[in-house]
Amino acid sequence: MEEIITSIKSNFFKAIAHPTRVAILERLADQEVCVCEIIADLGLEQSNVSQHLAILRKQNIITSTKVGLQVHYRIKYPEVLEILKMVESIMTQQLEETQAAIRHLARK
Amino acid sequence: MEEIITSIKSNFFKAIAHPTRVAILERLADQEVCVCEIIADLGLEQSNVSQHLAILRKQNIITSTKVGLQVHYRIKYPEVLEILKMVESIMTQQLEETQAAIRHLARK
DNA sequence: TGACTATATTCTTAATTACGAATATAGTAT
DNA sequence: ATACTATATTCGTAATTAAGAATATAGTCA
Repeated sequence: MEEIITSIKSNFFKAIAHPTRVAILERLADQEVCVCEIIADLGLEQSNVSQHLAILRKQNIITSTKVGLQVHYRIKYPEVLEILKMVESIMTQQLEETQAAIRHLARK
Repeated sequence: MEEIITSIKSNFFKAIAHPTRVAILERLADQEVCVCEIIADLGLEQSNVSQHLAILRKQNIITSTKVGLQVHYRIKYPEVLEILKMVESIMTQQLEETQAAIRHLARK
């Protein structure tokens, strides 16, 4: 039972554990965005972007609405963005540690 | 440049995107824990646990201290736990949506 | 209707990741 | 030293994931 839950949680992380998907989520951060814009901004193949969007959609992290010919995507849960912010915070701390270690070495 | 950063971020998610590693992090949530306990509690192969710990260590998410023959691990950044809590919150919301959808269907 | 546009899906191949088995290492105790 | 214990590492194989190319679909406009 517990294993099922950790497995569901890890599926969420798997869904966002790809540079392109992180970039897509950050692009969607503040507003609903057209697929065409994502393709243009990230400079990627259409089919590739579509596949990554499908993975995020399947995990129910984003939803889409049709607007004429276009499809607009948006993030469903604000927590997703908070998670991204926290990762940035961790990265900053890790960077500071590394810098401190370098300074420490340089002093010798 | 931006790509490097998203790629670093996604590496963090990759590191925790595995049921066993989520379970390990949850086990480490409140205190420092011996590897032997992790193995016993999760009921996994020693080498498997060790490999998963190595991945989390490499990403600088956990640190270890030797205590006699044992090695104790702990989480380096409290944000990691907050991220796990947020994922739970997202999962709860997703579950509620699913239940609402089922109720909606049943009503017809 | 037929042509067109935006997006999605399928297929194939290459790359990455996972896991058990075997082995190595480092510390402790005798 | 030798034996033992806890953990780490390496290796080979199986499974999963990624990406481009080709194709399909669905909606729009003439």
